[in-house]
Amino acid sequence: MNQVKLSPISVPKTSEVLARELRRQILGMGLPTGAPLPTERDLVSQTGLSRSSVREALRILQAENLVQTRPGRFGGTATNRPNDDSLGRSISLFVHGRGISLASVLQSREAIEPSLAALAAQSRTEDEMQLLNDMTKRVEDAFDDVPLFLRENVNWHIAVASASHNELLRAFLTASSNLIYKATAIDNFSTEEVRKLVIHAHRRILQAIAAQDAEAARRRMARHLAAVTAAMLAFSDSPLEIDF
Amino acid sequence: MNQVKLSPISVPKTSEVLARELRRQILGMGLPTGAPLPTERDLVSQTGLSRSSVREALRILQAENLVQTRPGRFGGTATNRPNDDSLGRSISLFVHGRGISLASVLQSREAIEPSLAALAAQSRTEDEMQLLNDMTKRVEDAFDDVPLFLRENVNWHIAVASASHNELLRAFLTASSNLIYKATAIDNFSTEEVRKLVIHAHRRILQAIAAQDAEAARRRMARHLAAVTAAMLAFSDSPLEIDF
DNA sequence: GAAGTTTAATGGTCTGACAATTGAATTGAC
DNA sequence: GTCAATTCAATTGTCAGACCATTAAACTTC
Repeated sequence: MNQVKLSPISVPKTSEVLARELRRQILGMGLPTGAPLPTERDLVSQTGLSRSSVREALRILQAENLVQTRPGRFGGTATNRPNDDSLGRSISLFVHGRGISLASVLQSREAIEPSLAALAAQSRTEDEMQLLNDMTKRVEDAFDDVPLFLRENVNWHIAVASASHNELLRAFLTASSNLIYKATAIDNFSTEEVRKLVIHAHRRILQAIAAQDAEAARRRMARHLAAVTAAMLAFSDSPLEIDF
Repeated sequence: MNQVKLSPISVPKTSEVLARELRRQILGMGLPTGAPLPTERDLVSQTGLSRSSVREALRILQAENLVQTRPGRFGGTATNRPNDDSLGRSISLFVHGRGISLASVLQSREAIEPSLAALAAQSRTEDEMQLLNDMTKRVEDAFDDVPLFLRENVNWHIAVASASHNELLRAFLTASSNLIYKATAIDNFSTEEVRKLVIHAHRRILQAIAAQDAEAARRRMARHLAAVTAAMLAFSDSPLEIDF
């Protein structure tokens, strides 16, 4: 008699099976944001599972930012599109969980943001150019308020990234910038001289983007970041702070 | 009488409060990977919460890849460091959830990988150089087996990224490469001519990394990616496929 | 018609039980 | 003694059912 042969059988948890199935349906049939899912009790009766399992499945999807849940009548669970924050959260966990240094995050920003500036020069619209001018002015107006200056500076960089029309790179840069901001807002290295240089660099970069000169924008952004990075690292290289 | 004034009070869910507290402790006191957490029932007695709440909190941390759980005696929950896969998963969800095009992912890769090649040229060790040579050979050996060729090609790019000694950029590039691989492995655009060019480009890039010539490595990687990207886009621009 | 109240549906939490899983501890055959 | 099979205990996984908290529509009252 031949033996019955079996390959190892994995026994996935029911909640994960349900989560996967829901995820498949949500991502597969591109449901519009806010499309309602069945209520927990409906899912229970449809799947034959217990409410705990259903709830744990929903919790997984919630952690993935694929759904959002509101209590109360006419509440319930609705689909949701992952946004910059969801990715930013994950990147933040990766950085803190692995003890990645500020220097590495600064290096990452130096690696990608010049390209973003180049793409922005290529793809920017007139509206975005207007926004960039506004943002630049906001940074300059905050010259004497250092904390505000630093916040507006982050917004400026994000605005440049947005003008690139590349959502993935923008999300990555936003996350990096926020991490850097949180690490440097505490011990503010930003002397008056540094701020003057920042403003000058911003103007020059903006000129290149306005002129749609991609290579100039790339080059100037690279120089700007190199200078800022050097100033930051000279001031402090610490493991990144945590704020959970 | 003065009225009692109150600002809006948010009522966070208990499971999220517990998840946040556990996360804070896990990340805060840099626990080594595999450090055991209390058992579910211990957490119940320590916190005074119900087991459902405790379990949902653990489920959240599990979705964030901060803990891992095994059933059975001497099982339990243990800490875990986020890895390339955790970030890759999140990036994949972001890309699929937002319907980001293959073109955008290719553009992202073009934005970061030249910098990775430059960093690799700066920071590579001798061991990594040896590994890169091996990887290059593996790609060449797979010339006649297109599916294998494509897989080995991905590994080659990841190896270059690893030599950069920047974990964050490496994780991001790994995720991008995997997405591109999955999108292009189906309709294999990779003609014999394309494969020849790929091999030639790899060799040239490797020479630059071996010579620790960062700018040459950057330039050659940029040219390589531009060529490959053009070939891929000429062949098919589709929304990315899903595999959940 | 506007303000306040009721109400019903929904997610949030709790309790307690049992099933499934796992690896150590025990037992038994030789 | 040694190795294989069995037992056992601790842990997570799942289930069932109840009640609480929240919310916005529906209703009532003025």
